[in-house]
Amino acid sequence: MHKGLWNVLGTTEIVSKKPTINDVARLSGVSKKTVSRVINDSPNVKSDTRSKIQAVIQQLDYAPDPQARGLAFRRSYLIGLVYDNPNALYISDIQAGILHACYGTGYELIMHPGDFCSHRLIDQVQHFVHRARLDGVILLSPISQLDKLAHSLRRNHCPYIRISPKKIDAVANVVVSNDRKGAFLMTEHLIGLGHREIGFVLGPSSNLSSEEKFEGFHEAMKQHGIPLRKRLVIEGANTFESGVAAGEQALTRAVPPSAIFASNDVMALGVLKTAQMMGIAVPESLSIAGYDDSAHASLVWPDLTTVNQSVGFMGELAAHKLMLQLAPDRDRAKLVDVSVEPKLVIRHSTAAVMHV
Amino acid sequence: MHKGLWNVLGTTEIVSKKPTINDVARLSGVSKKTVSRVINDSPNVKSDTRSKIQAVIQQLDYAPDPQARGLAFRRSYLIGLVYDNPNALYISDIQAGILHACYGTGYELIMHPGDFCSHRLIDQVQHFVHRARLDGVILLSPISQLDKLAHSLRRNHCPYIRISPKKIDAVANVVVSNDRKGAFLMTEHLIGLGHREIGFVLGPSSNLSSEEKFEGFHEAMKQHGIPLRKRLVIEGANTFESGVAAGEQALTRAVPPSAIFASNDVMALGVLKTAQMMGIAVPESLSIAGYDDSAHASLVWPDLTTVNQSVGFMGELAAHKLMLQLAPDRDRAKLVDVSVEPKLVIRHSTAAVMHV
DNA sequence: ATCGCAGGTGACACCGGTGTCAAGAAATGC
DNA sequence: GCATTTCTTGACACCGGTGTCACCTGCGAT
Repeated sequence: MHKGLWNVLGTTEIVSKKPTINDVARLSGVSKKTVSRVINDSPNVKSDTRSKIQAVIQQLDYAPDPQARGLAFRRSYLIGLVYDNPNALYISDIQAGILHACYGTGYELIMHPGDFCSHRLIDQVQHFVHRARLDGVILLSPISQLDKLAHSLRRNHCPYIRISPKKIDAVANVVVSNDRKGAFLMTEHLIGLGHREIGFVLGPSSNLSSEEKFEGFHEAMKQHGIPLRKRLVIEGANTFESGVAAGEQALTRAVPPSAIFASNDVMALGVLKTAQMMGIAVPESLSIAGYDDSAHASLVWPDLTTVNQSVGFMGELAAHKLMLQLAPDRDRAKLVDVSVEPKLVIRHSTAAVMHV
Repeated sequence: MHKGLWNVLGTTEIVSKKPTINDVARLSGVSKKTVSRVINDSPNVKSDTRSKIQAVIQQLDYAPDPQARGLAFRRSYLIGLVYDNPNALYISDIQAGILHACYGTGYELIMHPGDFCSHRLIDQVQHFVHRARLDGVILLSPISQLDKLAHSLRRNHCPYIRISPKKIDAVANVVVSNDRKGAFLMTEHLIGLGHREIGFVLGPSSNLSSEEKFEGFHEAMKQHGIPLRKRLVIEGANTFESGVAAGEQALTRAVPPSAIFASNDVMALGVLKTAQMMGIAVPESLSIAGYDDSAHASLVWPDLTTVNQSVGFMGELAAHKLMLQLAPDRDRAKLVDVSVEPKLVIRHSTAAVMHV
């Protein structure tokens, strides 16, 4: 490993200060402005001057100070991720995708949890953006649903990308997951297996994603001419416990459903628990489907049939879109809404309905 | 909401630039240095001067630029979290704890995944620290085990905290989870239930945490005079699949164990799957215990008996320790190693051994 | 030979804050 | 009342980069 000025001699260490642009300039016999030109790949630098400076940079292991750079450029190379906590795995997937996109670009990611329900959220986010001098932010569902927040950010010239279950923004700042289609596909899968009495577990009522999934479910049922029974649509809260309760509610009916589709995996696992405790065989007597393809889904037996929405990929897309906006030579033409296609993941918690 | 210079008049918006220290100075009729004094709570400012300036700051909604501040102070108010991906939930818990500690302090958190196995990891981390001008980093297990990395950071005067399953650093830069004790407690729990033939599923061999847990298991067995059978100690890889395989290996023996203790929850879930597929009743015929108390553990039936190690709290502690080191008036006396006590979480996957 | 014009370079101010130090104002000691 | 100390304040350089603009080359065209 090249150490540059960091001399490590056995146990004795002689550590010099980090080199600055002035050091580079002095050693290569040019002004610091010319060094700056080389750093920024400006044209109009004679090629042997350039290579001489590059050699010195190599030798010194020099890297420009992002703070100073940011101050001069008025950029921080920092992007923020604003989220409320619907699901730790969802966030960590998104995060991984964003980090993947950032890798090698010089951008760093700063995390910022927020409270979707707080009326001070907008102020808090604005304050956060200002305090950290963020170049832009990525908003996660459900916070991404808040049009007021988006307007406020735009007003303050803070670029943002919304990751959302539905197309919601006129200015192409959204990465859409198309939850409606995912739920539609899953419902068709269940119908294809012969199920007619299908229970649906909703998320909390303020949740756009849950709404979209219900719409997709509804649409599929309608298209196949299956009446929607109100008693089989059950309120949930996106938690395991609410899934357990929903399962109890559905499975203790006189005519229990032959399949239950929960609008997220965790609730589906709750339903599964209820079924197991009641001695109902899954998938033989009851098919269960979830949504998200979260890590939980494949850690149980029977493993969960669910919908994969490439959450990580959405994070990556969002970061790319954001960095595109931040690039000085941005190409507005590239700024289109991006939609990620949901994919059915069929495992062992769903099966053909038993012949009665 | 107070808008300061941001005048929002119906749909017409007059947006001025963000105020700088010079604006504040001009409006309050003092030099910017005096404003700086007020911002930094320096003594020796006449109290009416101070209040006058504070009024202007309020009025302008002024906040100092962290970039410029950082440049002058040589601080970034950024701390990094370096991790390899043993478990998304573990990381997100730690992260939440750190963010909780950072809240209101002005510090922000930057995420940095790294590859534990890469021989270039040290360089990469150093480069990351330098590029982002981090004030300090928190290292997660298993990366925290790398003494070379710690030495390298110390050499470069980068403060760090290691979150580790074992006390490993002489200079009080560690938050310890005491995995040995946790495993010891769990083993005693199983022994107390009458189990004698207890299987143990190891993590990957390079994993210090797994080693510690095995030591704790071994110690408890020895103290209770129960011989350790090599055939019941099974290699795993901290993955669900390796848990499934370990379960198969253990449960197809002539004399299968009456309990299996896996060194993490995910592997325990793998064992549970195997048991369920083989028709072995849990916990009636087989007790299963995990470690971590990750979110997965309570999403299955029977829910997993496991060890809670307050991961979030450890993150919080680590952040506090780090910020203490970064504080200019730091009190070295406070810098002691912190240890978090593991707690048994007894759920429904373990039960007294059946009378044969 | 002279002009023009482009490429290549550096002096200087600036980004928005801070440290240093010296000078004026106020408070204290005799 | 005067010397001395303490408090308050601002001018100035600096942190480590960048933009602007003027200057100096060398070259082809006139």
